[in-house]
Amino acid sequence: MLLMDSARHAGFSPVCLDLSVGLPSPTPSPPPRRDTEMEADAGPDRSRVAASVTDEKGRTLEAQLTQASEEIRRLTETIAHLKASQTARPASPEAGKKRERESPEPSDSCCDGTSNRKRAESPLPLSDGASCKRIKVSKVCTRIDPADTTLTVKDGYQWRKYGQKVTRDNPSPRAYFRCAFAPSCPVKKKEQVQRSAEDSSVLVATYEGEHNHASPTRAAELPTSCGTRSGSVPCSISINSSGPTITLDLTKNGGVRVLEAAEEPDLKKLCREIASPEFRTALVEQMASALTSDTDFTGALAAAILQQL
DNA sequence: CGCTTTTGACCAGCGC
DNA sequence: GCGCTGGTCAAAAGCG
Repeated sequence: MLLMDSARHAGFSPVCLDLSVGLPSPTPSPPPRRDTEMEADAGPDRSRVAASVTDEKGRTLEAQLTQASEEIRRLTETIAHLKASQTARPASPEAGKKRERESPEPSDSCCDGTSNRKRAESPLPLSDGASCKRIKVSKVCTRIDPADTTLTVKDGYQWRKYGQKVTRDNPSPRAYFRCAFAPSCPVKKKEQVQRSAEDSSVLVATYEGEHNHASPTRAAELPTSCGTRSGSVPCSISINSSGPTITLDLTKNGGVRVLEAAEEPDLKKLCREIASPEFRTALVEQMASALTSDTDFTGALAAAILQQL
């Protein structure tokens, strides 16, 4: 989880909700009973009526959430099947070469922005492959304002754009970034807008490698800048080796709450609010409605999974 | 003036 | 061998 990782690095604890979509156990959602517990203090009669209403509503929401989770799980299984059938096939030497190129063997010298020319001058010895760790590639889908043409996912790190290319399979240009701390930081990021005509609000970012430093801007930037992230929806989907995960960054504008710099001393109060049944109910309601009614979500999820193939 | 972004050019890999 | 494509470089332009 990029958001969480970077936040951890910065020693800041943003309010992020992590939902592991592919896990065997269903997504933990606060039981509707909490609503009744919450209402119980209001009064015996009123609370009973309210409890039955919220209980029913909670059950409906839970059912919707379960249904959405099931759908996601089926999609994940289908993708896994496809992936398994692909890897089961004997790979031709050419295919092997292509794969090697598409997921290059990791090396600080080949992912810190050095050119192809330089790589050709000092090719990696094949025998050295064992000493090279496999590069960590993760993909993140983020919804942005369709009018936003900057093609950047604001993840707290400083990225320097070094190229842009229009690719064949996508009318939208693909932007290439490297960490502003390069070459000391090996991370690269590729970005492309998926299906610009239909889902221009979905940005798919591919990260190669891991930052070897704390986020330079996160700690200082997060409290103030999140208010300026116009149009960004505080929800991102990332797929990595541990499986697909949804991150809900509640610190971003447009989330349930925006954490302002002046409010930092009230962090405990904020945590209490987040832990409260009201907050959980609102969160579940928001998530359930978003999951079930947002066609972009399923589209973005499918796109993200397909990208991983 | 220094840093960032843009964009045309170049290079390597792959398919035909 | 040639053309296509993706990835990167680097000079020029833009910006604060």
